[in-house]
Amino acid sequence: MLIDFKIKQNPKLFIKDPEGSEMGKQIVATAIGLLQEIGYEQFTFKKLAFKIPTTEATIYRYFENKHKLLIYLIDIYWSYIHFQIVFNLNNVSNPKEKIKKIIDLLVWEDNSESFLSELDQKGLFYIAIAEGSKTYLSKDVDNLNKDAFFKPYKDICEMIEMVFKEYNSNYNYCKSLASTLVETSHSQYFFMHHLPRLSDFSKNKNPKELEVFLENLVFGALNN
Amino acid sequence: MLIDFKIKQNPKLFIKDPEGSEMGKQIVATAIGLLQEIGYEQFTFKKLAFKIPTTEATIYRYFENKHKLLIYLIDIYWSYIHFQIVFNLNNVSNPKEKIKKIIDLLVWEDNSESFLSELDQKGLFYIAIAEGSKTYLSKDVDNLNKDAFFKPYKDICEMIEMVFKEYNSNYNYCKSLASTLVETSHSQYFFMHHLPRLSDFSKNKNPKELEVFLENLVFGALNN
DNA sequence: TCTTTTGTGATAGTATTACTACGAACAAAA
DNA sequence: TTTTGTTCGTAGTAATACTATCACAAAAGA
Repeated sequence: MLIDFKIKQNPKLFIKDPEGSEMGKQIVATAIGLLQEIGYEQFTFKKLAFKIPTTEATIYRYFENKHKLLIYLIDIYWSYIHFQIVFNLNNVSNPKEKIKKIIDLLVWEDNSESFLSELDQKGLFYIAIAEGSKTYLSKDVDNLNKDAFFKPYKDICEMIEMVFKEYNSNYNYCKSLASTLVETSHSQYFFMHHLPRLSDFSKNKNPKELEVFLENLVFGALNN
Repeated sequence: MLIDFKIKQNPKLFIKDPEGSEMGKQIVATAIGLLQEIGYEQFTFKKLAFKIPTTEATIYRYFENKHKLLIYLIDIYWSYIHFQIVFNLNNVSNPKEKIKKIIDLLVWEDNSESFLSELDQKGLFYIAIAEGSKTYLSKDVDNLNKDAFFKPYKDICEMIEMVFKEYNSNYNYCKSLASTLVETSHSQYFFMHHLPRLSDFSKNKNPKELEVFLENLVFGALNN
C-alpha cells in the first residue's frame, strides 16, 4: 500500500508551500537526501540548490533558512509516526499491547507498511535521530514554540501520555515518561551506532533488544 | 570551600593549552558567559574576541573552532560532575542511597559545595543542558570519538553503570539505563522550562519533583 | 651586552555562508 | 493586445570561518 500521504503543515514554517509546486517537492525530497548525507552543520542552501539543480534564491523563496526547513522535515516525521501509531493501534484495546506497539513503531528501522516513499522514510528516520533535537535546542526555542512549530512532537507525546494514563491512572509522571520514551528511543539508537559504550545493544545493533529495554523501562515505571 | 579545581583535558581539544596563560583562561571564562547568553548558533569567535577584548586570531591560536571549544567546556562539566559524585559517594555504602545521591547531583541547580566559581558552575550547567548533545550530534561523531573527546561523558556513565550493577547484578541494561538517566535529567530539565507540555514539573519547576520521577524510573527498571 | 630564539597577540587578508534586491520569462486574465 | 501575477534566476551585500604574515617582548645563549 502506498498512498499519497500529505500532512497539513504549519504555514508559518515556509514562505511558499513546497507542496504547491514541482520545485517545492524537489526541494524537500532533495533536502532529505542531502541532510542525511552531510548532516545539518554542513548543509547549505547553496549545496542543495546545486543538487536539485536550481539556485539558492529559489530555495529562499520557499524556506526562510535551513533551521525552518529542518523543523518542517521533523514535523513531517512526527506527524507520520503519529499517523502510523494511530493506524496500528486501531484494533488494539489492551493498554499493555498498545504500549508495546508504540515502542515497536518508535524504534522502527524497516517498516513494511509505509505511506511515504522508502527513500523519504529512511532519510527522515535518520534525520530525526541525528538532527531532531537541534530543532528545539536553540536560544529561539520560546519564540518557535509560540508559533506552534513543535506541535507534532507534542501531539505524539500527548497521545502516548494518554495510553500510559489508560494503563495506570495513578501514575503521576505520564507526560515526562512519554517524552522520555520518545527521546530515549532515539538517543539509544544513536548511541548504539556511534558511542557504543553508552548502550548495551552496540554489539548486535538489534533494534529488538532496544525495544525490550524500553518496555522494561516503561512498565517498570508504570507498575511501581 | 573553594579550591582550584583543575582537570587535565585531552590535549587534542586545543591548539594551545588555555590553562597555560591569562589570555587562555579569559577565553574560557568569557566563552562560558557568552555561550550562555547567546547560544551556540549565534556564538562566534569574533563576538567572543570583542568581549574579552582581544582579536579573533588570538582565539584561533587556542581553539581550532567553536565546536572544539564547546567539547572542551562540556568535558570540563562532566569531569566536574564526576568528581562531585565520587566526592559525595565517599561515605555511602548502600547502593540505593548511592543512586539517590547520583540523581540529586545530576539535577543540581544550586550546589552548595562547589569547586568551581559560581559563574562558571551555573554557566556550565546551562550550557551542558542546552548545548551538550550538539557535541556528538554531528556527522563527525565517529572521528571525534576516536580522539576520545567524549571520554568524560562515558566515564560518568560507566561509573553510574557500576553502581546499578552493584544494586542489581542481574539487570542486563545497566549501560543504557545509565546513559538514559543522564540524558533524561537534562532533557526533562530543558522541557520543564521551555516545552512545558512535555514534562509534569513545568508548573512548579521544582527540581526535586524531577528527582522523584528519575528515582521512580531507575528503581522501576532495576527492580523489575 | 648583544644577538637569537621562542612565544604571544595583532593586522589584514580570503573563502564560504546567509541572505536580499531586482529583473526576466512566461502564462493567465482582462 | 495589454495587464497582472507567478516563478525563477542574476547579481549582488554582510557576516562568518579561517589563515598567512607581521610585530613585539621576554627568555636564552654567546
